[in-house]
Amino acid sequence: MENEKENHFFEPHKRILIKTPQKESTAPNSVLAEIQPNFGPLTTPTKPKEISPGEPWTPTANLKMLISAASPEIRNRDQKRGLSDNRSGILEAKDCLHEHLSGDEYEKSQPSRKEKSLGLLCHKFLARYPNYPNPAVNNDICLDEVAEELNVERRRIYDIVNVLESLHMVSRLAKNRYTWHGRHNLNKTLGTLKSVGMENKYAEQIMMIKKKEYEQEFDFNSDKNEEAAVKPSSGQNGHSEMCFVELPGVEFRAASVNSRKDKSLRVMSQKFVMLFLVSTPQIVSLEVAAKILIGEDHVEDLDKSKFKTKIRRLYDIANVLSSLELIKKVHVTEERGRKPAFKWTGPEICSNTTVLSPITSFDSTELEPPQSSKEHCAKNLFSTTGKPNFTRHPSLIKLVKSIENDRRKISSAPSSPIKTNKAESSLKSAPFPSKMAQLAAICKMQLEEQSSELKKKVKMQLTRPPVHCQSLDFLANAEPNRTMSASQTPSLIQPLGVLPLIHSPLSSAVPVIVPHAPSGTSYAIYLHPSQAQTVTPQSLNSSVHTVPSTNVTGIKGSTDNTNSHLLTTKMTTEKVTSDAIKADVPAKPGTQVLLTSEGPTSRNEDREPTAERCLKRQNAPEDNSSKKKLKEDLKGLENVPATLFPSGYLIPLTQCPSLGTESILSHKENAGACSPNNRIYNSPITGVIPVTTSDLTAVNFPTFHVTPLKLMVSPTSVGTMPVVNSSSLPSSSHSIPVQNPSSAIVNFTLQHLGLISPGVQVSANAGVGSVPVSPRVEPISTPSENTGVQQGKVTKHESPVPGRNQLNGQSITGAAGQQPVPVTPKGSQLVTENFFRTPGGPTKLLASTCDDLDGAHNTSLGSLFVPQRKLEVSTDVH
DNA sequence: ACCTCCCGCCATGCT
DNA sequence: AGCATGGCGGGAGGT
Repeated sequence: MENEKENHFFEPHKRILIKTPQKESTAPNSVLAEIQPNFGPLTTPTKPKEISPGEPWTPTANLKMLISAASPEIRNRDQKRGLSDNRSGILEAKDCLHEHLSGDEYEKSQPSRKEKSLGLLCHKFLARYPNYPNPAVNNDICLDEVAEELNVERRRIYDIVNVLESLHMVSRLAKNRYTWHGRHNLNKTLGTLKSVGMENKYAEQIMMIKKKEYEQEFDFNSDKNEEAAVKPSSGQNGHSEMCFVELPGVEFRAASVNSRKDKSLRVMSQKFVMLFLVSTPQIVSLEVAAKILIGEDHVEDLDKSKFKTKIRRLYDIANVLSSLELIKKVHVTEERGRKPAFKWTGPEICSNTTVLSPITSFDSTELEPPQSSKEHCAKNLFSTTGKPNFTRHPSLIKLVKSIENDRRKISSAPSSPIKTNKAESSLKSAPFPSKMAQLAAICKMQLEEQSSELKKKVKMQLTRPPVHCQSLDFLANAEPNRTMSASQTPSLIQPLGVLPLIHSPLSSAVPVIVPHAPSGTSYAIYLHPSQAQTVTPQSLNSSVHTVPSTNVTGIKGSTDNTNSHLLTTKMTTEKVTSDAIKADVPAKPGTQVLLTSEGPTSRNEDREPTAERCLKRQNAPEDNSSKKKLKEDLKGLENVPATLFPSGYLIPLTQCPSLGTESILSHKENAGACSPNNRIYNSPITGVIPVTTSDLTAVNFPTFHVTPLKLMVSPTSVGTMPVVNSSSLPSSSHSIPVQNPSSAIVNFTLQHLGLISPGVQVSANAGVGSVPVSPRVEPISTPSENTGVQQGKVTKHESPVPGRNQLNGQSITGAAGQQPVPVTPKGSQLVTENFFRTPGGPTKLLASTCDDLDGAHNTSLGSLFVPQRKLEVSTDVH
């Protein structure tokens, strides 16, 4: 079902694997070329909302179809009604629609609410623009025009645009104008979001929440402490909420316009996406998402109304994301009952994963390169002005001015006719194919590499004790209990050691540059001043000053990442003492390595054994509490120099490759130099490689990282600023050692081929039910990935995420492949579970999902964590 | 009765 | 003041 859709998206031209041409293609692709023109007429007559029942128009039907495709629910409804389905029809979609639907449509056509749904509206909206617009062409979007054409109030358009903006699929030009970027930046954005999500420890938070729930259900009081700890984190998250993650290429153009708070919807959307990217099963229930987004799990009691409102918003966002085929609605059945949830059906993404080269290339063309980033920074700064603490660099100010001028120009500029754009875009699209092909090839390459790397990493981890700092990924794995793993994170940071650890919340506070090692893309997070202040204060100040460029490896640091990084040697020692504090971060790391792709899986145990784990110690439970502690610790750390940028703005940095090759490798991770990374991590020294600012700017990542990271920061500032290694973040995937690349590939292919079945209903049984504590390791849960794979995301999306896929594949094939790693007892279960199979078909997922979710927790250490629940995920599909 | 979530009031903030 | 944005929650359609 949806799977298909996804594929479509990718366009007509591009996709290779697309299994289902149907829906997606219909909308976007075919539509793209023709549609736009069509649209005009279509939209007008149709009037989405109203579409009078009587209306024979197929378009409506088409839309419905599309929507239904997007949202299972709708689909179901339609199906019931007897709509024809359409996936195939979809392709033809609009054109055909008339034909297909007419009968049903009548019935349906009635302007029922469904027809007015945001999801449908979003489909219509998306149909107007190509997934991969030609950058050269004018891709302006006039909100008024769109609203008119789609016959909806502007308010609705804002809802859509805000979400798209959060994914950098559009960017605001001026008042009523937005620029359409399509999916060129999507992978990059997702990679960034994943990194941020990991930094924020969303995975942990999710686990905590689940655990709590679980406990409540069972009345387990056992880990109350832990719970408490967890909550804090969540609370922190709330803070983090404030921030908005921007990418270098895409930023807010109209800063002034943007000023408004920090658009909760945009931020919510990003966070929501992060949850999917970070969580292993990649299935997120609205309830959990709402809690996390609210930032207070514990608080929920307090505000029911708030919770309800959050849920409403999440539905809004989910509808748009569904239209984008990034998620699909499913139901998770737990002991308590069935809860609405959404499953990620988008491309798998490696945190940081290097954005696909294609993307970058596009970006370069489309986006303004460095300047834009600068501008953004500037804007952000302004917007953030709240914080006096952060001063702007003169350079930034200049940039801002220039930006403003640009804006003015833009605003003044004659509106660009959307339609023309469309036409153009369609035309333009033509060129893409070649690019696409290239990208695809690249992707494959990357995937292979990644997969291999991952495998290696996994092996490494298993075999080797060495810790990787790696990415936050561990979060998923990490249980709250385990804190530990300071070593891991630290490694990268070590040099930086200085950086104070900041919890996610903290990190959020300050705008930080987060370098993803892997992705190579840097992103800036904008925080509210207030938040930033909170974070920055002490540590930052000191840090800022101190940081010599050389010393600092990465800037991200302000955020959790840095923290983790910080863990490095110094940290380790300190942390050890404080342990609890850092535990949060650290704990994960170890797991991460293993997990990366898989996440939580069982490996935990394995991991633990590793040196890292040892280092970590048993802080486990503390994570949550640790946050609080962390703050304190941070204070203590004040001494330590922080890498944070003085300004606090985020500037998109290029990655910090400068670091030794090792570091680079890590970054490249994508490519997969896992082993090296490990070493790097292991050896503080290497990890530390100091880079001069100049170096940083100059540095380009080799190969994969197409986009060289550039530091937007003014030179002066740069000097002070430490560069953070993104490498740390790189995501578990990277970290994971790949066993055999080839095998990984095979797995992939297998997965794609057999495993995936569209429209699958997944029922995850946590297996657990029985077990609260079971130490299982989770099997690799990368179900979501599987789906992605199936979808052929890889090809489509430029970024295939090997790791997960592999995992999936492994799981699928039999756990065997992956065994190496975690292999937990569950394996068998895993196998079944893992199959998420699919995206497309209505298959059911078995326990695996649940396990995964819980599984991480389940791990022996994790016993504390969430007891395994039974999760049944059922797609709406009928 | 509950799940979804549309609709539009009205606050916010720029022009 | 006027307009663009968008937060927010009542309440209705669907099931």
